[in-house]
Amino acid sequence: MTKRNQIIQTTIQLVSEMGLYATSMALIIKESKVSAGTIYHYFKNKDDLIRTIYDELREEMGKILTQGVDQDLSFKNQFFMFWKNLFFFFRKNPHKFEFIEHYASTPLAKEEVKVINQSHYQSALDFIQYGIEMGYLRNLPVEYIIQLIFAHVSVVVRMISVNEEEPPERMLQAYIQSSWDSIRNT
Amino acid sequence: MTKRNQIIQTTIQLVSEMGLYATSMALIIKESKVSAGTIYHYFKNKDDLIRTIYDELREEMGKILTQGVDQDLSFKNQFFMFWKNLFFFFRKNPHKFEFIEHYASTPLAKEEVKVINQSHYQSALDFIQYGIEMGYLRNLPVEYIIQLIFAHVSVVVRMISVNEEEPPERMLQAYIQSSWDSIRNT
Amino acid sequence: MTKRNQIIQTTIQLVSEMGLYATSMALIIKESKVSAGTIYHYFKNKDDLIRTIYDELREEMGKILTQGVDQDLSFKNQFFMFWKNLFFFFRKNPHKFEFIEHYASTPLAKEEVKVINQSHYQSALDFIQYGIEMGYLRNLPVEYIIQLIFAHVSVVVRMISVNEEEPPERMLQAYIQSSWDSIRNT
Amino acid sequence: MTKRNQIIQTTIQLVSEMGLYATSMALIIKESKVSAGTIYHYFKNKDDLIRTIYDELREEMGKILTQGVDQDLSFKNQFFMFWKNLFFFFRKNPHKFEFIEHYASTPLAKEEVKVINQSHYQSALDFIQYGIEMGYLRNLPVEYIIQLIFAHVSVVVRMISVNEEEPPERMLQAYIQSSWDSIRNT
DNA sequence: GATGAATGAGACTTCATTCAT
DNA sequence: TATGAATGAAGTCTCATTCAT
Repeated sequence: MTKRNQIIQTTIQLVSEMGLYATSMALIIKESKVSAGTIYHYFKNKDDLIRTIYDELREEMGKILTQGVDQDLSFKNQFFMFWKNLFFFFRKNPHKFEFIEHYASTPLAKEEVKVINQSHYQSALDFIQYGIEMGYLRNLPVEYIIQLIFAHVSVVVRMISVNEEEPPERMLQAYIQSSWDSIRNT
Repeated sequence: MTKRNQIIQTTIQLVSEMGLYATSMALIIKESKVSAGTIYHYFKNKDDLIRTIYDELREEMGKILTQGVDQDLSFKNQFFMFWKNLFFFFRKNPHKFEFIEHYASTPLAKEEVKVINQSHYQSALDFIQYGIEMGYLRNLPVEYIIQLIFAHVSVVVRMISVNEEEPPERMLQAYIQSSWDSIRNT
Repeated sequence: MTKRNQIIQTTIQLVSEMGLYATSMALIIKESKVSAGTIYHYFKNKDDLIRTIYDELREEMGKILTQGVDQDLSFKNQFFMFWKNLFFFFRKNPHKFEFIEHYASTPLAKEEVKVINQSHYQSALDFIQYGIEMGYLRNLPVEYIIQLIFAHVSVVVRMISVNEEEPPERMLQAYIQSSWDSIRNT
Repeated sequence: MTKRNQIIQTTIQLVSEMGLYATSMALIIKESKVSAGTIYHYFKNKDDLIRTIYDELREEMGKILTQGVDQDLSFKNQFFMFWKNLFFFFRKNPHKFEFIEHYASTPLAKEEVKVINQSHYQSALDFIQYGIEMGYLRNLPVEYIIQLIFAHVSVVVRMISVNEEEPPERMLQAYIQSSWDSIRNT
């Protein structure tokens, strides 16, 4: 594992456990077993480190989102696939999930939101846009729908995190259905 | 206005604008025109200050939630009232809304979530429980439904905050309907 | 018990337990159940409070020192009486003993040492001076002898404090003899 | 001279002159010409700094104590050597002497006393124990005898410090004799 | 006499960051 | 690339003290 990777993995874990604020550079240095100088060799400063991690996570999420989503499937089924991809990514990477949650509630996040929406999530945006135009989805702002889906997935992930058990498929279907019902056209 | 209130109002505003981390005690001292000692006279430390404000806001929200909700109304209409109460509380108190959002994403928040749910939000919990039992709502965890409603309101509030304009009644109804559709029995 | 006395007793106890430094005015206020204003009504400031207590303790010690010391006794027996008076005063008032020990090691103490020696301890000084002149004691500085006796008593008191049991009379005699042997003429 | 040493030397001097309490970190920073961060790089906090210095001084004292003490000398002469070693260490290092005096009267000191006695002072303890067993010294607690010797040396050092002049050899002998007489068997 | 809310200087400590090696 | 000693600004909090009631 490269030094750069040690730094990133350690930071994700620390931020997920303690929050952005409590994760000091000193702590990252100690836990990642890397010197201060090395961190500043790879990253301009703390903000840059955090932002870089966030960007890479967004990219990773963006890639995973579309996996196995077959355009031949019905719109609803494609939606279910998207939803599950996101859900299982968070379930398998709880630290990454929490990192993103912590980051999102930071003043740092505000500026970026829009810029990033247009890079890795173009396919998701297009999918929603297409759904609205075709009448599968309600005519509500694309941004609203996107945020809502994220919120639904997050609520489920967060709720389960506490109990630690994986929900039965039946329950999962119910949660996705709940999400689908909030945006599907009627 | 008492000193204690000056401190609280100033802190809410600063946190909502700059975040928990960037709101230093020094800044609170300066902006609230109160001495350091006075803050520590009323609050044990910064954590206590933040937590106390959060608790008081939760209590305030709890009280507002049930205003004008008539038990003679249909279940759905009662739900719409609840939703609007929460929504307009946030719209009228954007600083309080943002304070809560900032706080919620903090390690501090984790411990409390459940304790507090059971104090000021009993009526909300009862309402959801009743809805499930009567078949108005899906048989999903009460906690999930509660979190979902908050999430829906938050997404709408957050989205509008950016534009600053109040949405037309028609749009608002659409958002509430979206929220309702995600939990109502079918 | 007067407020002034409450303050003094509380302060003696706190200082003896936590030291001069750790005994803040806030702590005295809390423990003595007296308001800040009241303390500053009776004492000019913290230094004055501490110094006043110390002075009163010195006076108390000065009075106790000569109790039951009969001039008809042999010089050695008079010495034993003095020694025991001091010893039992400290044993019965461990907080006062510790207060004095804490105070003595303070920059505050330096200035006073000489001034005070000449007030409440004149009889002790005279006694030592007399002993030297009569050849009972070695021809060493009076100040040295005085300090040595205090040191001997303190060492015994401190050592016993740890074990909390009162030493048998036989042991006590041995300690006094040790003290006596260090100054008696040979 | 290393930074760590600059910090230690400066702290010893400041504490000896102003006491533990009045020696603020800010003052140490200023006088040692070292940054705040550097102090906290070498020491965990102020307590740790003070304690570390104290421990190192104890160790230094422990080493000096036995210098030039020849086992072929008579027990009494060995005692005189020990006494002089301690005395001249304090005379040559008045700041260290005063630092130790200040520290010893601190709540911090209480816990350690025993632990430390058993590390650097084993030879001294053995010496006293041996003296008791061989009948050179009175059958009194070893701890008492050790404390007494320290107390005697301290009283002399303290008394002289005020006058600043070195005492004539004749006087020094008299002080050591006084100390010896308080513990030697008769 | 007595209260305790209010003060603000200054205490200790942590922080992100730099730079000589 | 990598290290970690060194920096000093800025953070949180405690302190002795005052004063209107």
